[in-house]
Amino acid sequence: MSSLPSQLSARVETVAGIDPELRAATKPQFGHFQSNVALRLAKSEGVPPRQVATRIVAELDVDDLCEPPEIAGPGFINFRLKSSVLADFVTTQLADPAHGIVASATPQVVVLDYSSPNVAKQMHVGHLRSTIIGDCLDRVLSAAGHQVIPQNHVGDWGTQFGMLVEQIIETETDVAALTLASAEEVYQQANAHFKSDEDFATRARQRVVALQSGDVATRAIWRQLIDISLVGFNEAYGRLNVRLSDRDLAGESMYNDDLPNVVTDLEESGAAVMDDGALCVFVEGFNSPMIVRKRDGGFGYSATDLAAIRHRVRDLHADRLIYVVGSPQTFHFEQVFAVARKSGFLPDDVSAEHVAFGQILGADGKKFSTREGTAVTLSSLLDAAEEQASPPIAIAAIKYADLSTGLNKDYVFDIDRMVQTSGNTGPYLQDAHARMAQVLRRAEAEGLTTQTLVSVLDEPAEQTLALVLSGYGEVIAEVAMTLQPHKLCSYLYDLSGALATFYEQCPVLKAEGPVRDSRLALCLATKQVLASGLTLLGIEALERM
RNA sequence: GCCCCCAUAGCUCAGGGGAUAGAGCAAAGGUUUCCUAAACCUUGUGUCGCAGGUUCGAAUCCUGCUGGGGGCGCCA
Repeated sequence: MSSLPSQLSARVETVAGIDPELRAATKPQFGHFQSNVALRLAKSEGVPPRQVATRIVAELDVDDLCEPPEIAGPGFINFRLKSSVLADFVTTQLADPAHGIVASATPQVVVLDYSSPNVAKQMHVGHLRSTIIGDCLDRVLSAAGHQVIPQNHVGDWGTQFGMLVEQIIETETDVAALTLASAEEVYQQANAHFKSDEDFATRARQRVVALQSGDVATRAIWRQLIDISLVGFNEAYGRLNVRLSDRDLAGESMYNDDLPNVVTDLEESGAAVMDDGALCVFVEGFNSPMIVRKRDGGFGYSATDLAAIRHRVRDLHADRLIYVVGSPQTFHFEQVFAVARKSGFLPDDVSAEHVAFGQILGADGKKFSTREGTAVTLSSLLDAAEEQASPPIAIAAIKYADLSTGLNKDYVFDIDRMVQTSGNTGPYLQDAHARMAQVLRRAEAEGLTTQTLVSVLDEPAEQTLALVLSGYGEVIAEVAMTLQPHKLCSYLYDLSGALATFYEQCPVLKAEGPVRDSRLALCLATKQVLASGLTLLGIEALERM
């Protein structure tokens, strides 16, 4: 079912000739939707805006959808939907298993790269954002009808494993007995050892070569480090109610054997050249080259990312590549995408987007650092939150605090703010849902049958609630396109606000006859949309608080 | 040196050409014989960083500044 504003918009466009840029009305007295189309046409037509508006309104045929449009201010056209139209729409929405979400007419294969923690390091607050945002996008894109292939690009390869394995061997550490937390301690020791002891550093570098060449003993320790790390990661995913699992793993090491092939492709196409001993790709517009292979023969992470793109396009048949990675990597991804285009790994009909998010900063406004031990681990954050509320509510608080803000800004990590339960928060939305559940439980206890028909919308609060409900499908489509979860948060908060007013002004169970039935149906529709939206945010919709 | 992001109420943030710039928090007051008070209602708050420009119209677009953060060939 196409949305009400899009139906209306199409009607206006046939008369006006241009997109009316229909917007939600900024004030209740301006109706439900407003258009500035007359203002924009006035100049080219050489006629005063209000006169243009008058002509458009006269020619417009929207009687079946709206009350007679009104011309206001300098020449705005204001539209108010008929309450019967809204009622019918919400009735249809109530019966729709998708609650008004419209599956995309052009479903895509979306490869979604997110979370990507590093092996032998605990997840810290910095990984929270990628994991939560990625999980939300996974859910939203799937709901919008796309086939999402999550890729957890875990950091399981690279030079740090040389010193890590070397440290384990030299200290005769029992790897099997390590947990993710204790493995991280070994990592920190190895890092310090690497800096302070030149001989150790040399042995660590040799160990990298051993790892890459497939030395059995080295690989065995490396593999064990991965396994204990995965236990820790999965525990965190479980607590966060994130859908990632082992089948989504696509770590850096997966591309290792493919790197020489990528290099061959790059060399044969002439994209890559040797410069100062390193294999580089120079791309116009970038003041530094992308290093594919380092002077010492090792591959940089750009090579891995190129191999990943090639794999995702060629083998996974992606139409859209999405990377949920922090904004410090912006330059890197611009360059990788440019190189991938240039070298043919990334065809023009496959889009590639970096969903860049701001960093989480410490209370001092500075970046957290794992090395200096100032990072708050993800598990300690969850522990702290769960001291203040039960797990589903604590998780809701944390996720919503993160998702409800625009992606591009850094934010200061403030646990007290994150676990707030009043105002524009996750728990508030859960509460709104639980209150609807309560009303419906009471209705059932009183022997009232489930209502499926929204028939009466006489009260302004009823109309407003129905209007907001009817906009759900559009919001989901917008988030699927723009990849901005905070718009879904804003929507659900608006919906809860409309619900609060309705709940205050319109008795449900104390009403009678068709009014009560209609309000019960409205409650059920609201509950369903809240539940759907919360689920897409990765937040549990609770029946009781 | 070059590039990117950010600057809106006391605080945290929405709004990204269109009507009188909005929320939450904090502050003050009120609401419970009434469908859950993790709720609801009321009250006050602005040099939209600064200066030009484009436009009928700029918080929004352009240019230049200022301030903060990030990035820029061998860490990933």
